Amino acid sequence: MKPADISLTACSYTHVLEIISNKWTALVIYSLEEGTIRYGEIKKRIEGISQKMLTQTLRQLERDGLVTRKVTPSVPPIVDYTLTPLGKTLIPCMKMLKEWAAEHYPSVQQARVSYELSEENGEVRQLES
Amino acid sequence: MKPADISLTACSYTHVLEIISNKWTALVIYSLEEGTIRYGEIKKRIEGISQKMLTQTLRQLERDGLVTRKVTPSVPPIVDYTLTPLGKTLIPCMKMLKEWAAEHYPSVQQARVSYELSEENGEVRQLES
DNA sequence: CGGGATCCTGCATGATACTG
DNA sequence: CAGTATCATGCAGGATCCCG
Repeated sequence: MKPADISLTACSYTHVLEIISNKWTALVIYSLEEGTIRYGEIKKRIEGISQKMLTQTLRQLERDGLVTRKVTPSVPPIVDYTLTPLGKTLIPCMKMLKEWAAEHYPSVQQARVSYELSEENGEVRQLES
Repeated sequence: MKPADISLTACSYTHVLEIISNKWTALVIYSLEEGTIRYGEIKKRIEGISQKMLTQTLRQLERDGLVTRKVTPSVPPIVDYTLTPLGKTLIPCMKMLKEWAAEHYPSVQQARVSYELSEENGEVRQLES
């Protein structure tokens, strides 16, 4: 019985989601978990990502201090990306999300199927006195 | 040195984010943490949410088996929402995200400020041999 | 009170072409 | 190789009005 007090901009949940809830961010971090890799390597690892989205995602992560970008000015150029110490603190969180999904996502899928089924039928039947 | 193997649709990270990464979902779950409350109560608690978005978010959560909707057909009607056991399994995850934000989000904000500052100046200076 | 139905808008994402 | 630039688009999200 609290007062009205959950603010979008103030809530911590929102702050994390603001960082990792983009379509590709989580996958990019995932690809960097094991250490430093090159731009092209990331792109090869993540199925279906475009250059634009990969670059954009990496820039955001760099800007947020979660990833380090190292340019070796050769021809052709080499660009390596690494998780910063701050970035690495996200790993346990991601692992937890991963475990939750592994454990409970099947239930969610099942619930969705049931939901659609009950929609096709009469659906609203509770307490039809 | 793995092969190309991170798929958006197959990755567990994505599955959780698919559920909680909407603008309001996390806040709605948060408002339900303490137990059953009514539609109007949720709306009062979450600053700035519209009826449409609240209803839509609750429907998704219901469809995913995370929330129970109980209608008491009186005039005016009473509708209560409760986290299901499955929904409650999300709480520890959310708490972890919350803690991460509390601990590390200030660093992210700081990184953003630094990033903008270095943009205003010369920015690309690394190894300008 | 607790919605449903509609219309509108911006931003996230994507496809394509070019470059140092 | 590792991008930048431009253009196109679809859907999340918001505003508004109506209803049992």
